[in-house]
Amino acid sequence: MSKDRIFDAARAILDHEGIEGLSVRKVAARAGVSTMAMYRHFADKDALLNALMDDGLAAWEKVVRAIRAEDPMEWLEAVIEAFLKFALTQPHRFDAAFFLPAPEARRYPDDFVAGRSPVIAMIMVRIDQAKADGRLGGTPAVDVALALAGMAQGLVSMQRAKRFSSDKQFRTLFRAQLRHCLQSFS
Amino acid sequence: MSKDRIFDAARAILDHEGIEGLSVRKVAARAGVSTMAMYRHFADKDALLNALMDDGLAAWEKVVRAIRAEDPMEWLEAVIEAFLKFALTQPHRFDAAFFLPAPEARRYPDDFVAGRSPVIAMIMVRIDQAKADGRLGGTPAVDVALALAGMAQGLVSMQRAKRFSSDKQFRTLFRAQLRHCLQSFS
DNA sequence: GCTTATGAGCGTACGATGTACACATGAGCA
DNA sequence: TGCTCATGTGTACATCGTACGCTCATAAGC
Repeated sequence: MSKDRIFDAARAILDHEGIEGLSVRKVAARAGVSTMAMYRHFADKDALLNALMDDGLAAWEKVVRAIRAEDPMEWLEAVIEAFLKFALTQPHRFDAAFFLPAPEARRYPDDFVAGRSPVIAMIMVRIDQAKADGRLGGTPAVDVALALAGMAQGLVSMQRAKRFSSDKQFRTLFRAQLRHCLQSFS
Repeated sequence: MSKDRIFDAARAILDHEGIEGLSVRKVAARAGVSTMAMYRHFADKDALLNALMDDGLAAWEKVVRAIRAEDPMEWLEAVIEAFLKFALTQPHRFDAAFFLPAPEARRYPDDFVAGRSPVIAMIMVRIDQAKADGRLGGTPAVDVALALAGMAQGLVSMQRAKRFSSDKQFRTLFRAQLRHCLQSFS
């Protein structure tokens, strides 16, 4: 379908030029279609961006599902490492997934748990496993998950705002901070 | 000077309409000056935004300097509370200060310490005081400061991306997480 | 005093952007 | 044959950042 062609073009442009560089005209040209054709399939540019956000989150979920570590703590550390890799190797798709404003429909209605993404659910399962093994303390899994997600997002956000001088420095600090954050709950 | 008039107009528009709503034309109109007059005083729009970032950071520094708590741990908690208040009551100025990309000149050259903002320096002094009192463990002050800053920035970034359903929920989670983060170093 | 250089401001114009609107085309069905 | 509906097009408009060249007042150098 032509909707797919338009979306694929958008994703290609996102990957190469980032959210800033993505214009409706460029997407249409790349899809070999008129500028206004996009509006037949997406309400407006924001709707297209939301689709890219979904796509980015799906890609992230796939990455997490591919992690094979048995031990829950090892699994959690692998997720941290995967998040770092995702942010550094696919920065634009990462931006779309984690920094774009979420549409009303996918806000968290009551608290951080409800309506949460599958990835957070998986993380909470592993946290509970680790707690059952006595490797993590009594803090509710939600709070641990939020701490990890918050710290990770914060450091990446700082890196995006050019608050570090190099990727190498960022990588080192990210690993150290996340590791400490996780261990602070044990 | 007319540079000040232009800058004041920019700050007023930032406060009312946010970074998205700030256009050169609007600024000029508000300053009662032609559109191109801005370019006599700022190289381009980014230079104006950088000036707004400086202004926001200066405002934040002033807030922190006004904190009067004697006890270092109380002082640190007051900073956390002030950060939350700043983010919620002056969201656009906060955006300019903490989410705008920093120009090359003010990146952190070697590590997170060097070239750091006065506020981080003040925070590190208090952390060291708390360590001297035996209220915080042996983790270097830089790492503690980065943890606090990272967690705070991450949670605010999530709230900006509409990841929470209400300010109230955000406020509660923010306080709990930051408090835990600080205590995890003691 | 006269000339000239400098700095501030202005008006116009260009290309890019998001998108409203009216229209064309063609497939499925009555 | 005529109707509806989904899909796509082309034109047009407002808004954006900003390049370019002009005016004009003030200050410096002779």
